[in-house]
Amino acid sequence: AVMILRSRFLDARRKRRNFNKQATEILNEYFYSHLSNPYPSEEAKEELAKKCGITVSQVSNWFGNKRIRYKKNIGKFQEEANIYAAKTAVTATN
Amino acid sequence: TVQAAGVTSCLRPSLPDGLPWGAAPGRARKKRKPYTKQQIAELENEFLLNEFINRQKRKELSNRLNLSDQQVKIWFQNRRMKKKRVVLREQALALY
DNA sequence: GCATGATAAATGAC
DNA sequence: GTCATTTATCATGC
Repeated sequence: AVMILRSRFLDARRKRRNFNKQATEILNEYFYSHLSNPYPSEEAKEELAKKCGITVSQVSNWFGNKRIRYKKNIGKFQEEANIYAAKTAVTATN
Repeated sequence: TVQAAGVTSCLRPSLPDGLPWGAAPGRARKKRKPYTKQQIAELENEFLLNEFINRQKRKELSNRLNLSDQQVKIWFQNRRMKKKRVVLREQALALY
């Protein structure tokens, strides 16, 4: 009985917060600029985590969810893909 | 820093036919099926006794819980990973 | 009511 | 064995 209460306290799902817009921007920029291989290295994860103000595990979670949900319904993310693709294309030309 | 000409034309959002990264699994993956509370309760109970289970107990436990021998093995592996995850979180939390 | 982040089964690399 | 994943499910935000 006590165990179940403590386990629920340790379950982060019960206190999840959405990431701020800036963090999501950074993650999406990386994802769509590496769409052919959206698997950031451990070093890249640490850098993303630092820039986003989240943990490395949260970065891994985000990419895991993003990959599966993107693959499952590419059409739904098409508009978003074009936005970030254009954004990174601009930076690439400069 | 801003607008570059003819950007939209040279993009690569296509992915026309095949999936890029997660393409071809040979056989279909077994669908994930959550265990019952009783199954988890007994598994957790055994995990308290020893985090590493031997073949003997694994077999009798899988028999009793109506799970395959490998399912029990995998459960203990995942459970050890979960423990590590929780410990690291508590440590990070303890820094403040 | 779905979007989103985290967790629970299941696979595979090493 | 660990450990980064994939996938479905859970719990919450809004």
